[in-house]
Amino acid sequence: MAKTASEELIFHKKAFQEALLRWYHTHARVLPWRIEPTLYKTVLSEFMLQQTQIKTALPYFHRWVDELPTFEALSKATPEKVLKLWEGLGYYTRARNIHKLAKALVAMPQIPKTPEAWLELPGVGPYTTAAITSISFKEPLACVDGNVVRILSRLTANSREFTDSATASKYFAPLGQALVNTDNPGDHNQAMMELGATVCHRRSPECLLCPVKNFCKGTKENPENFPKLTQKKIEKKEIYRIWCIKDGNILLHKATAKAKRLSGIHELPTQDQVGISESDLKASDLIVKKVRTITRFQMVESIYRLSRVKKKLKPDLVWVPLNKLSTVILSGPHKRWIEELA
DNA sequence: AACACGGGGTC
DNA sequence: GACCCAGTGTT
Repeated sequence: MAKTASEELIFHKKAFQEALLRWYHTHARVLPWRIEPTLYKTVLSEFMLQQTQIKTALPYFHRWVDELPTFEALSKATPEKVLKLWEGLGYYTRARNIHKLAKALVAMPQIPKTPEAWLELPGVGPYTTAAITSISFKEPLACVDGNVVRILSRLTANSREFTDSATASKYFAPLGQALVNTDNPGDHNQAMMELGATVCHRRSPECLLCPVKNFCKGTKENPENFPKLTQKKIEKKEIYRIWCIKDGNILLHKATAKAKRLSGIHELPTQDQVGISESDLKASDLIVKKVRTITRFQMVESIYRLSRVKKKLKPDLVWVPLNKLSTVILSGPHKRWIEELA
């Protein structure tokens, strides 16, 4: 009976783990959460690195640890303080979740150490549970993120199609788990992800530098064929926004606490938030057209200059002094646009 | 399983 | 423009 690619790999597990770990111990990047790691730094880095690349998260991580160095400090911080430190990183639910998590931990008699307990905490899913418990508590649980899916699909030359990354992670979880080095699961997990980030790139992987190329079926064909993810179609949206400055104040929209997204975040108001007709708007100055893509939406945002607006505005519209913009929380793109246009 | 999330980077 | 990134939560 011929072995499957997964069985073959698992058969050579020990040699695979040793080659991977040897490589990691000489090639791991020096990152702030790897220097004198603590549970707090590990948790914070994992939250920041959800859907965000290391290079982007790095300055935020330093600022955050300076301002809120412990779970205790974080648990006592105001929501505004927390959101301000996250300003520009996007996916603001993560900031609200780690804030809730800190409050929950501080209220507990002791820090939970089991995967089951961590999975219950806000913003902690299967990946983050595995990352935190393996790194901080030596729990032998495999992290299966985008990097690991890419590595496992290439190692086994698996060309199964997936509709989304969550489905792919679920599919590869058993193989990932079978390969975990139970002596050092934290470094094993980090090594897998480090390999994906620095060698086994999505495009042009550097197989010649790979410590586990001898275990890899994918390198013998075209590794870029794996994994196979079906594309989603991009939906286009057109948004009209208002640029209105009066007596040194700029008109902004603040999403209410109940808002599904961007709760507490300020942005340039849209045409309908200000209550102006589309024809009136198009009769005014078009300042600039901005395009950005987020998840499956491409947004084209046209910003129009308005010299005046109605006296009576809805309460979520606020006038903010241009020299006091640092006191409110802006989404990253809007912050940059305002700096650019003001 | 599909989608929302409303940011950023790379080729 | 397509696709990815140390994903989670909701439906």
